[in-house]
Amino acid sequence: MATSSPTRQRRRGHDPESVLSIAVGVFNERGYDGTSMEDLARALGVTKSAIYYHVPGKEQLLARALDRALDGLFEMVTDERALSGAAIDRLEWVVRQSVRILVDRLPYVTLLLRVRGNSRTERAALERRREFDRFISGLVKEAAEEGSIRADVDPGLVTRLLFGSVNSITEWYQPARGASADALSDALLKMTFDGLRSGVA
Amino acid sequence: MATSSPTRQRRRGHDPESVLSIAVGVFNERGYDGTSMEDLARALGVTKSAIYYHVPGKEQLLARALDRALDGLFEMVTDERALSGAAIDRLEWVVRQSVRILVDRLPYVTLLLRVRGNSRTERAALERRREFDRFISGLVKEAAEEGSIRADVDPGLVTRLLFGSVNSITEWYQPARGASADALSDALLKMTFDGLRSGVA
DNA sequence: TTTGTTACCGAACATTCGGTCAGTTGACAA
DNA sequence: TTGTCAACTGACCGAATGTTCGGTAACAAA
Repeated sequence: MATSSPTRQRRRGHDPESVLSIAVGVFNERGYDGTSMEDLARALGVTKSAIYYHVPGKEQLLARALDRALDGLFEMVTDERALSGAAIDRLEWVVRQSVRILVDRLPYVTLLLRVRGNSRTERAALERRREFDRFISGLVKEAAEEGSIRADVDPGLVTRLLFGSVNSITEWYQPARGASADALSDALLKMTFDGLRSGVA
Repeated sequence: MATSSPTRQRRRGHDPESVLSIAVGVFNERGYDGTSMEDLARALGVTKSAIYYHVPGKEQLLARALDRALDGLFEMVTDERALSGAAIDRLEWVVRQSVRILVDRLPYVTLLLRVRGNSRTERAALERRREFDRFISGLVKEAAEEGSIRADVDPGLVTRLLFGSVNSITEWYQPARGASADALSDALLKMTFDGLRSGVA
């Protein structure tokens, strides 16, 4: 697994991929704007200028990271299981998948959820994200119209609160010690679909 | 170069309070690290140096804003209603109050929830916030132990998901056009305590 | 009129920023 | 042994950063 390659032996050093994944880690620790190229260089164990050998610059690093998150989300909402069937079942599937993508691509989604729109790159990502949000919003509305979810709460509000809970996972989830994506979505769906209150009290 | 000589009609003067509230607004738009003193000056309608007449500097501005959020939260968890009675009722009260504080002090709490720990000021705020989180966590655990909330979900997970939903309010709530704090907590508690699913489907 | 205070401006400060570029290194092929 | 080239260094650039400071317009009290 380490040395049995038919092609040339592995060269030490970085490539665009390793630079990206380490950079995104630092972005999430210190915030994108709070991260200098010097910070990245330190984390990579090279000098600032070496970074420019692998990637065109700081903003491109951000753009690639955000695309990774957004591509995952859009793959999901174009899946058949998000498009046909009872709205409540589609919603449940989308919640489960969202949690899975969030866990699988944790650092990238984390970065996406913190974008504020300070550059063209960020504004473009925000626009794609809003498109995703609109899909979810529509789904909740359909579930309300088909009578699957309670009628005494505004669907728009429910969407935001529900996915607020989903998205909060990026704030505290630790892949190493945390639960699995399935365990997370189980707990989340139990709470939001069936409620926390036990019949006892 | 459009503007001419500066001896125009004098603006209304600022004070530390007006500087703080406007600054926090900009911090939330662009992120603290993404905001320059030049940005603040523009929003205030004065030059950079005028800001230093009212406040000691950028980081003090942040510190004062974070204290405003944290003071509200700690006022709540020292209230009698958070300390005595059935855990499930205390939890419900704390959720309602959290939403209220979040709405009342929206910009300050928003800023608090985005702090990442890049400076001593930020780390101090994070530590106070963790103390608050520990209180909430304990409350959920008590509610689980008294049998008021379902036993098939981990209380730690529930805490995070529940308050993930609460805290998400800062991401989308608009005081002008949005619902009241009561309407928000009603919807939130219906969803998380009783569940979204309607009996129909 | 003089003096003082308040609220600000404009220029400058040292530092840090993202980014460029000529050159060095070292592993490998020939 | 020499040449190639991916990967990198170190010196450097102009612009932007947070902050300081000397000055000053406007007004009020004396």
